[in-house]
Amino acid sequence: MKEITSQQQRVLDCIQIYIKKTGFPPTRADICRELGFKSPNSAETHLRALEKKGFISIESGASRGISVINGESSDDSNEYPIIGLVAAGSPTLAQENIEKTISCPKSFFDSNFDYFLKVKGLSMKDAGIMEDDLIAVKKTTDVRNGDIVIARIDDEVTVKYFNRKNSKVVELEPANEDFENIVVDLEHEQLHIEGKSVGLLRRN
Amino acid sequence: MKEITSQQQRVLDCIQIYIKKTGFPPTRADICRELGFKSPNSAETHLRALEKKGFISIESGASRGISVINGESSDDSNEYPIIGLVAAGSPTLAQENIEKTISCPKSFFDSNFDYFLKVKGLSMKDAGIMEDDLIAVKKTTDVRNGDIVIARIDDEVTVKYFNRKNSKVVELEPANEDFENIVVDLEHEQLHIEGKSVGLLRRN
DNA sequence: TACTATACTGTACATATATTCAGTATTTTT
DNA sequence: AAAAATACTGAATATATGTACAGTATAGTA
Repeated sequence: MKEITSQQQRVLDCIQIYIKKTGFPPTRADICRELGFKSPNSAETHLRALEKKGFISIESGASRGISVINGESSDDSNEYPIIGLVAAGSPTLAQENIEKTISCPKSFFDSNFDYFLKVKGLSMKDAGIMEDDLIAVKKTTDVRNGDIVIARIDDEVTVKYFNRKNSKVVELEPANEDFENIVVDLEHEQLHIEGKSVGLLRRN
Repeated sequence: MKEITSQQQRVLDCIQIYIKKTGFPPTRADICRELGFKSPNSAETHLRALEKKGFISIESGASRGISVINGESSDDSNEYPIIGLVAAGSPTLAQENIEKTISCPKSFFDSNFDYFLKVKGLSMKDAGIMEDDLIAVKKTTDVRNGDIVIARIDDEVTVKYFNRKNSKVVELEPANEDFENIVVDLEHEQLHIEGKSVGLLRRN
């Protein structure tokens, strides 16, 4: 991304403001009107310069075919699915498991995440995770002791603290004294880590 | 906003997807190509129907002059300030109290809200509100028993359950057995309700 | 010093595009 | 039963728009 000149910045600003105001990009003539140019070629040359420097892209031949690169106005947010934590069955992204989706900025939580998991039960209540809370889940198997993980044993999915005792034993620890630790002997049981919690969302 | 037909919904979806993909709205011909129509007038009539029903607006004569009304693609999100819950001092929106801001969709929580309050202490831990959690606060004095409110007594700000005992007494109840209820005698003390919690956000 | 980039005006033109008109057919509303 | 809305095809056209070409001028670069 090369340096931008002050006039080119004015044109770029003009385009972004125009899109914000009208919902679609300006024509060369529109830019001239906004910035006081008297020839459409003034806008054209600035656009070509902006394209060359990577600030915008221009669809050849298309009218108003300008799109701003890295324009935060365009797409900072994303649709994330909400997946119900059913007692049996893994939280897959299959259509039938998606209750609905939430529009949410990509960088909403410190780490990127993949979906929201709707919590059932109170086994993590001392960690501040209550019934119907939405946990932001990052799909990963790279988890450390103390992480809140979404784990699956057979077809049972659960949210617990992760605690690796040794190379053969992992303990899944609830945050509620009414619940017992789940001791997983990796030699005899399959433990699948779906991901870990990177945030939480509660809607009263 | 009248009812939308399934075909009109397809066209509306097509427009929004096109904008998301290219950065500018489609032409009549583009819509035909996407949806398999053979005449530009097919798109035209659908567009006019969508305009009549208030889903889009069309700038007459302008090419690609379609803008989606309430299109969340454009500007559904807002910057919300994070305010620290300092032990003494009310959580005002004064610049010096704003730690930073978060971009967040307007309709993220069920009710509209005004700012995020960063929680100090564990007095509400049994309600799943932990240290450094962000409470979405709606500024209102219309609170009911059982609501989680942000209350100020003198210059002390606190988050508690609201419980009106009678016309003269309000109890502010923590969700932690290590803390005592705060009994406010309205005849002798000033109780100011800053707002109530409509949601919670936690970032690990 | 020639060269390239910037920053314009002004004219011209092919074509991309909106938009109208003429039909056909089905469904819904009055 | 008539009217209006929906859902299209197909053709025609005025104009909105991108884009090339011809200039002028200034500033920095090789």
